[in-house]
Amino acid sequence: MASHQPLGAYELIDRLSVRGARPAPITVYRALDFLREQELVHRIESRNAFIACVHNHESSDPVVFLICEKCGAVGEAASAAVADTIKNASRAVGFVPKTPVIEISGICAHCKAA
Amino acid sequence: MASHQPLGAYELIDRLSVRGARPAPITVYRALDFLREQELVHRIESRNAFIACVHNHESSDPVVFLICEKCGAVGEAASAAVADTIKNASRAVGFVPKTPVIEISGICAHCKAA
DNA sequence: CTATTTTTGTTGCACCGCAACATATATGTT
DNA sequence: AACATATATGTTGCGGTGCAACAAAAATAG
Repeated sequence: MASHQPLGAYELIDRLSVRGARPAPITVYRALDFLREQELVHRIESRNAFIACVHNHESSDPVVFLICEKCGAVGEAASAAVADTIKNASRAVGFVPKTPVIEISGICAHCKAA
Repeated sequence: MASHQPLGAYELIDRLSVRGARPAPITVYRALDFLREQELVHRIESRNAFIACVHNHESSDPVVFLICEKCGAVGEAASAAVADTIKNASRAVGFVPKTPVIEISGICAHCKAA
């Protein structure tokens, strides 16, 4: 795929279909579950869509998704600083954080230039 | 409502129905759109659900949602520090941030005690 | 009082996500 | 080899999500 556009589950089904034979939704969801466990795919919660991960996810730093409102592309930015401030803010109210979802809408560098 | 549990759109329809008369989904969605513009209601993206905002949203600091995996309650924590680090991280890659979505799953203080 | 805009309601549908069950394939045991 | 058990894959079906497109009603204007 190699696109930076997140794909909805049913768009995926379209792309995976061969000569009119479409995989059942559940098949695609099971594949996505697997790939997400391996952190090869992320889910963009605010879009109900999925995107291949380009990162070496060596560090388990949470990933910040940068979603362009214009072209729809999704970039990733890992940031320990973001992770730290979030941990602090949540612990300050007695909350034990596990999996953060950080998705920022805005304009990507490419679209800003144009 | 005054609950700290986010409600799905169709749960809302259930609660708003009187003597079997249910508002149409679009009616509820339009109401929610309005309330979200006023920032009286937030959408929890990772849950496809909505929650009344308790805050005085005087500052337009982005809100961090703390979602308890156990009891489902959603707390809010405003943090300028989080906002700053996120702005920095995104600007570092030439991205102009607009509306951040920050949702953290974890265990709330109340459930941790139990 | 009619014309135009704005709001509200009706119908319908595409997408999302998975439960529950059925079938097949692999693995293990005697 | 023959059977039992476990794991993976496919089939059917359904309820929640979200909105487009159109219709009707209400407000505002001329």
